[in-house]
Amino acid sequence: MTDRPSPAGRPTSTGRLTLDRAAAVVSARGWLAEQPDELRRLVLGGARLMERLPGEYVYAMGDPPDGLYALVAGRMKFVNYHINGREVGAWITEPVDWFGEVSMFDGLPRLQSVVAVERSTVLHVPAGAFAAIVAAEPHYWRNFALILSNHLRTAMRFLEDMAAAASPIRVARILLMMAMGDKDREPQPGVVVTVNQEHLAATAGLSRQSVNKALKRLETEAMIERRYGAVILLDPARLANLGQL
Amino acid sequence: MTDRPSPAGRPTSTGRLTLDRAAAVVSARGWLAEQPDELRRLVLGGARLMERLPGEYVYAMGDPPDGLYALVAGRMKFVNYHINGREVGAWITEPVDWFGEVSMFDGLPRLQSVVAVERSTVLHVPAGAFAAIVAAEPHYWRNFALILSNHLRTAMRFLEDMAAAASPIRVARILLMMAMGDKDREPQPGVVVTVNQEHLAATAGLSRQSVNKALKRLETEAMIERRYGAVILLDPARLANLGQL
DNA sequence: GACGGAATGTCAACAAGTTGACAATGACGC
DNA sequence: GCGTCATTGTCAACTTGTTGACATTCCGTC
Repeated sequence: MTDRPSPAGRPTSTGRLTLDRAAAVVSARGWLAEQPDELRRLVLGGARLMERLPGEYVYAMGDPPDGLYALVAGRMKFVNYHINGREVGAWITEPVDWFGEVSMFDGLPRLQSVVAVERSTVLHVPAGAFAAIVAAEPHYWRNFALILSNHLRTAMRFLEDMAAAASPIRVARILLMMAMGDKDREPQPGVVVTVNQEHLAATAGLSRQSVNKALKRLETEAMIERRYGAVILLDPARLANLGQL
Repeated sequence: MTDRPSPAGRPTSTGRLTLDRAAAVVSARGWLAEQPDELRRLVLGGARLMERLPGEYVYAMGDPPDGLYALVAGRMKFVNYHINGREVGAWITEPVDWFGEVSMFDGLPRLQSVVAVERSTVLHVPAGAFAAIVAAEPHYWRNFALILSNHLRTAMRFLEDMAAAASPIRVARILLMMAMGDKDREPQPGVVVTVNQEHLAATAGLSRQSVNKALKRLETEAMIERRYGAVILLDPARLANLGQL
């Protein structure tokens, strides 16, 4: 989640993106920005654009693998499961996030669903284009695997936080992880995390009311500020140190 | 965890394994068993054996990447964090499990510690040997990435289960995942999962007492049998359906 | 077959999160 | 500016898990 200064919840883009514009975005940030020029050219050469309105799916759990994706604009939600109608493990990302890579390696069906939260633009590298790239230059498997290892590291950090912390700490960790995205460094004070309390609750495995109470406590200690549909991180350093004994 | 009929807690092997014997084990089961002969030959050619006594580390969080490992005999525990002295996210595996692959892709420090629970034998593919293999045959990056994607899928399934289920369900899911290992199919009735309640508690993010109560409930419903240092899964099918509404 | 340490069983007081309900507030379209 | 819907704030009763303490059982060893 980036440091948009705008009021929370407003869509980032009003018009459509062109493929050129999208290519510029994914070349500037995220995984592809750090890849060799040659690979960037190959990936973008095979890519095409997709639009998704709120609630529309990119793919659903159980679908066969059909390629690799990058979120260019908007926000996406990854949903693992529904337990008695309640979303579990819902994770929200913002641009530029690459996803859908697991199935490209093992060829197995999608293990989660990806659905747009707001109007979003997605770059799609079809399975055929992907296969052509790694067939021609097998060492690019390694570059693609970097997406995998980043996601695994994120998942493990998340696991640590979920397993044993009290509710304000859980909420604080999730806010931080959402603010960091795939970057490693601590976010700037004042970062706006665009997520409502219900989504936070689903991610943290808590009730909405508990999330509310936790946020209130974090606010009284001047670590965050609550907004409608968003949270502002005032003191990321202190948030990060919360559970350190 | 496999279906050893022996009483719980007894070490699998008494004497030392030879490299040949270990090579046979990892060629028969787990990731390497499904790789091409050529890759199997390369991996085993660069490998060496290590012994670890209970409590000894294979590597620790923060260590630089030094290669790829396979658990050949014994049991290992993966530990993510300690929160006020309590182990969190502890995960126990049995042979044949390959691990330590994440750092081989991104070159970053280890993000968890691996420690022996009982006397164990580990196969080590040093970073140099690994690098030589993928330098000579870059398409093998893909084969190694399969270890990654398997671990990511396991982590995500685990995440789902941890986020929102009541204690007996959490315990049931963890028992099932431990029983399945990296296999996909449901375990046979009667499988012995060798894990004590304290480890289960750390894995589930619950207290030992709560795990005890959960196990008692599962036992009264004839889904499991409690043993000293182990749990027997009597009805895996019913265990798996517990939280399905 | 007795001993000692590890693992398990059990309990009561306590802490924390959930549920269901309802009021208050913010955002956005008309 | 008004109305409507989504989101947030708040509460009391309830359920669940934790903590700390202690007794019991099991296993391997001497």
